Amino acid sequence: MATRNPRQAAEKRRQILDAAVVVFARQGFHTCRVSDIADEAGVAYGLVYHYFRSKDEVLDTLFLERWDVLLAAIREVDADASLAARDKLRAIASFIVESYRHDPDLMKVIIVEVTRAANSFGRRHLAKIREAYDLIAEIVAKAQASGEFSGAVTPAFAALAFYGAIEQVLTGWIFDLLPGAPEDYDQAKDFVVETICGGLDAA
Amino acid sequence: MATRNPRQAAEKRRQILDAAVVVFARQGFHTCRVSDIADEAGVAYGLVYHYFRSKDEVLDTLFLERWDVLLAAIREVDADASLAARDKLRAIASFIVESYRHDPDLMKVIIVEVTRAANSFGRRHLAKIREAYDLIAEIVAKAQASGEFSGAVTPAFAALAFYGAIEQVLTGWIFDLLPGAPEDYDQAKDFVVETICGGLDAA
Amino acid sequence: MATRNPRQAAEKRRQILDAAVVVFARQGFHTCRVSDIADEAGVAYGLVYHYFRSKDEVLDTLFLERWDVLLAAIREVDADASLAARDKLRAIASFIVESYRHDPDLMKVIIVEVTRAANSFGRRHLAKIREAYDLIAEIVAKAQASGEFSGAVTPAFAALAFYGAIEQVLTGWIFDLLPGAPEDYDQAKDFVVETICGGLDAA
Amino acid sequence: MATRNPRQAAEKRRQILDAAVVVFARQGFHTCRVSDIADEAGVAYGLVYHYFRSKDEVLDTLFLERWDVLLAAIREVDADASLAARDKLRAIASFIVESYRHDPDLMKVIIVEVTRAANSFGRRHLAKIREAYDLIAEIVAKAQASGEFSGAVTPAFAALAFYGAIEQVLTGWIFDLLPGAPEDYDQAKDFVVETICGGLDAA
DNA sequence: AATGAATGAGAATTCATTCAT
DNA sequence: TATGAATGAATTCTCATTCAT
Repeated sequence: MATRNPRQAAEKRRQILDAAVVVFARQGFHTCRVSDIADEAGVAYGLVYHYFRSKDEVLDTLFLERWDVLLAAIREVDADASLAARDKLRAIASFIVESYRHDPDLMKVIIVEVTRAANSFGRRHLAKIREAYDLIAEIVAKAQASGEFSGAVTPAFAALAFYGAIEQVLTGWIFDLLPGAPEDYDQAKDFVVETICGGLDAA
Repeated sequence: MATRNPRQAAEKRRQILDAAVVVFARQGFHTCRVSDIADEAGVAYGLVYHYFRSKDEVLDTLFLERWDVLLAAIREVDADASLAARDKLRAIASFIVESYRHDPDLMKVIIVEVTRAANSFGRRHLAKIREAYDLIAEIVAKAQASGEFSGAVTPAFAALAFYGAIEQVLTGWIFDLLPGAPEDYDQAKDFVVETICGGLDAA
Repeated sequence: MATRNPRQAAEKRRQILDAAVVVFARQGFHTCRVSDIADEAGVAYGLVYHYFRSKDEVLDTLFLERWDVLLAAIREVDADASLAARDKLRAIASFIVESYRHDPDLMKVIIVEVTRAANSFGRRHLAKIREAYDLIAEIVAKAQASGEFSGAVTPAFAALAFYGAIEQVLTGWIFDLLPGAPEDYDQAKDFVVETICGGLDAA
Repeated sequence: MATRNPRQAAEKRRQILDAAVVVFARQGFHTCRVSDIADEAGVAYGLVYHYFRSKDEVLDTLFLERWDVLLAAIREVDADASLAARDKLRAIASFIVESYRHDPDLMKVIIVEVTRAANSFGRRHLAKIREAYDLIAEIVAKAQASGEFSGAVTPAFAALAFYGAIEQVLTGWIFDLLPGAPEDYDQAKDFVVETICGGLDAA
């Protein structure tokens, strides 16, 4: 009967992706069934397989969509020659925190089900995740070369520490280990940079 | 022959736990079958269920055994009044890194299958994991009170950043994102403390 | 080919129920596997779980379907004001015996696996089974009030004795303790009523 | 250490049987584990296998012990030439009811787990159970020959109806379908005979 | 594009029984 | 006699995926 134009089809696909975010965030990837996603999206579950090859591919899609945005953001920050390294790191931290503030479910899914899921999706997307570390390491490396950062630690190490600190803070919010009021989000951006760049030591 | 006195019975239990470490590290918790553990341990299938209520309980046991050792170590470090906060954090970093050096499979299992597995075992053991964060936060809080650390970030935040940085580094080793040669282990201890306490900024 | 419209889908469900009757009657509920039912029905294993939540639910469904028919029949008999109590009991005995004659496997399953299975399904369906006793007791009570039956025994007791006698006779047929030729079925209806209403005593 | 004389050994065996009655009555045969019996008896569960070949044999033993007593009682009643058939049936009903009054758990186990368990133990002990029916049928047959009972129903049928009525009443007590106060026990004896011999019809 | 009936592989768990001590 | 560690067979149920309509 009702034939759909390409645009409407794309909307259905998006509906499914959006529903998946809700369901994955609420129940976890492994605990939910494909039919839970379909129910949330208000479609028959066969339709999920019309748009995606598998349940995995739904999560892969969510991750890649968002991670590519993150990588682009990092690249853009890095390309801005006017910024000091410290400001670049702050901009990255800010982007990640704002991503969480804007769509906590999506970030929860990406962190919990992918980047921290070392044995499943985390492993599959290792190369992609590593791209982010490498971009950050590059920022550190250049700052060490210019003398802005000390050379006490390797760039790769610094990048892991920086990203690990942010991810842990987001995990803290996700699991209520850390207060997550609106003002805490802004504070967190400063805290990450303060800790990683300035250090805990008294001046 | 299979002997069956109490002392040797306890050894069988240990055998199963040790085999589980090997199997979980190699195949992952969800990917392995209980029979894989039994085979690796060289015991019958059912014996796993004689000593443990479920496959989950095997991992729970491994985690709790080791995590309690970690908590004890942190408490002991904290109790040493002769140490500066920075040295306390270094001692903790050192303990974790040495744990990994001594038994990488066990630490891999604990990190990959528990502390980073936010949706399954990580959630179940959240309170236990949090104990570690709280102990570290306490060290930071006291150092801020004494003026050793600046008060720029909250202790809870600092604890998460510190732990997150270490865990990320270990994850880097586990997945070959970071060189894991013997000398890198010792260097890592310094790097973590240098980054978190000293900061990346040039002096 | 396997067709999949709603009407034929309902047929598959029926196929599974019918196959379950055959398999439960032949092997017993606990001794058969779900795959035996699927094989007998000529459907895939999982389809049983598409239509029923569990193996138990298959038997529950068979029992409830049939028992509700029995209850309706008893109610209908009781509602017929033209019948004497003795004729009502005869009609009930007749209905049960005809049920057995018409589908001995189904009645075998219901009696052996449910109404006599006091510790499992019998217990679960106690309330439903009791409804039948209560309806019969009601018939007896009214007959006692009208003077058709003596008041020597309580209605509840009489109902149990009546039902117990019939069930025991069916059990006798099921296990070849009693001759079960076609003519025996009709005779049994008279015998039950004769025994319970007329008594064994010589007139 | 402590060696046991034959008498003490027999006591352990009895302890296990008594414990089995308690456990089977409480949990049901299939739902309990051998270790539950051992726990109740206060012995290691290996000891159950010292005295009995299997879990089944424990129940078989309980049933056969008690059923042989019942058969002996029926035979003794039948042998008493001074009793009318009606009194013989009353004596049998009385014996069964008193058995229940004296040890309700044991009778519950025998009825629920054996005589009504048509697909398992009931089938295995069919011949033994049938002996009781046959003895009762013999009493009826002789009473019909002597003119005490009418010949309207076959002895085999009458025996099933009589036994079925009693068993159903006991089942009613076991599952609280029928009031089971002390006075009800004595009344039940009369009721069974009144129903089966006298009939429900008003005189 | 959309539906949902049909498929079937896969794994944890239970527990009666054995047997070394 | 007595113990309880050790064995391993056996079966339910889940759910991602396919595909006829």
